[in-house]
Amino acid sequence: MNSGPGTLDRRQRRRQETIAEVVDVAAEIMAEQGVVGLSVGEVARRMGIRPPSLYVYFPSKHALYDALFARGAQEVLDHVRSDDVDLTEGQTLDEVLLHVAETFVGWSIEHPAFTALLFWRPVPGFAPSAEAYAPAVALIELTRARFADLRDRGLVRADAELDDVQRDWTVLLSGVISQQLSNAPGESLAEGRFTSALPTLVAMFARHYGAATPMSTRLSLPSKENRRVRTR
Amino acid sequence: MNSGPGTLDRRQRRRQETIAEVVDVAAEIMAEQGVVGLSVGEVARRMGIRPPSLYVYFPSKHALYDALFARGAQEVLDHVRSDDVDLTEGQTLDEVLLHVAETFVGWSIEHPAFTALLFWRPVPGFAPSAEAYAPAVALIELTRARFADLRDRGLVRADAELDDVQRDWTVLLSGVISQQLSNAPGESLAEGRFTSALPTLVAMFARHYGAATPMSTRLSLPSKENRRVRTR
DNA sequence: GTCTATATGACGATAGAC
DNA sequence: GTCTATCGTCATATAGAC
Repeated sequence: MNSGPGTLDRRQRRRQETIAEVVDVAAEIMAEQGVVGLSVGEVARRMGIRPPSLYVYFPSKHALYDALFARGAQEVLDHVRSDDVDLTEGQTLDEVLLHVAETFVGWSIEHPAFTALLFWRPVPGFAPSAEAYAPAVALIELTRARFADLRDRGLVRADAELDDVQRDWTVLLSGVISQQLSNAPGESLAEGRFTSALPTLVAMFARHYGAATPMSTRLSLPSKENRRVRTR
Repeated sequence: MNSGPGTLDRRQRRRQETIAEVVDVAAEIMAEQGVVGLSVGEVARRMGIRPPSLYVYFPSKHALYDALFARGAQEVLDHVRSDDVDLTEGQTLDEVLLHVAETFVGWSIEHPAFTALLFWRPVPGFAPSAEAYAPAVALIELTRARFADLRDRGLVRADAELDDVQRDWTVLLSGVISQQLSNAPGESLAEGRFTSALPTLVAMFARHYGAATPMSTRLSLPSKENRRVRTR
């Protein structure tokens, strides 16, 4: 009785809502206690249920981490995607890249626990499943497509290897994020000791890989006002 | 009876040896299981004693992490110090910095667990004591002194702020290490997907902060042979 | 001083009643 | 689906033998 498709749909929907709530609460705990500080018991406690009940939705703690990985990767992908790279206003490579860098670094600084889970892998024995990793792959491809576009438009030099460009770009960003989060976790994007290095570092990068147009190859050291962090 | 200074010294020495052995075994476990995978019980098991006996030497697991932090910081400091920065042969800034970078990155790649403990802080609630952190401070000061020296010798431009130079330098190195360890942990310094970016990145850095002498300001993109990783 | 023996409470996880 | 009961393991702590 009561096993028609409508009922199944409602049950499935309810189940998905519960799963989403579990991930919400888990993310909250992770943000407070760190990635490894997450505990199944604490999730149950905050949801007002008993720990074994969680195993109906997640077969193990690693499965919960997997869902958190998927959530984080999807969120950072959406965040980066939501930011249109607008080249119509004749911006320099430097300006475009600084904007992109701050979008990504900004999200990471504001979500240190997700960043640690996604990029530092601190949980022994845990590796994300292919499904959970998929948005991360999409982010890599988006970045690559943007650099390809910048090269097509003549802002990145034509003889630059896209693999190298992307590799060096991710090294730069992960360096800033890594230093900022481990040495001065509380600081904002605008005032961070290491995030404030972005303008200089992006300038170095743009000078190296940028096409030799007059605007993008100024040889002066960045002065104080050039180091200002863009707010939008 | 038998409580003279000689006896005390022997006991103290024995105690220090035991403490050193505990740290050895703990470091071994950390290298196998990751920083958070370390357990006091496993240390005791491998030493052939019972867990409570360890508390004679370390009052808590955090204290053991503190000793591990001190050990790692001291080792990386010694490793970097052992490498004389030799400027007598008229090397370019690029060459000097690449050598220094590879020394540091090389140690980090070969000691991923120590690197995680020292630079990523994955243990919830653990922060190193001032004593344990002291060698890390010494390393920072050593790096700064070397850049000061390079500036005095005219290899780094005179108008460069040492704080900025050092900040950008640590961002570069931590970016390479972070990417290499989290995305391709097994690879060597010479063959790593990200460690092989060092020559290019160091060239970018040297071009930015180097004094404008002919040798250090070549404007060509690094070719394949320039990307080779030095073996010594 | 150093050890063994033992206890506590939290954790991840499972079995089975309802 | 949720519960109670339970298991094994963990970090931690204390008591007491030698």
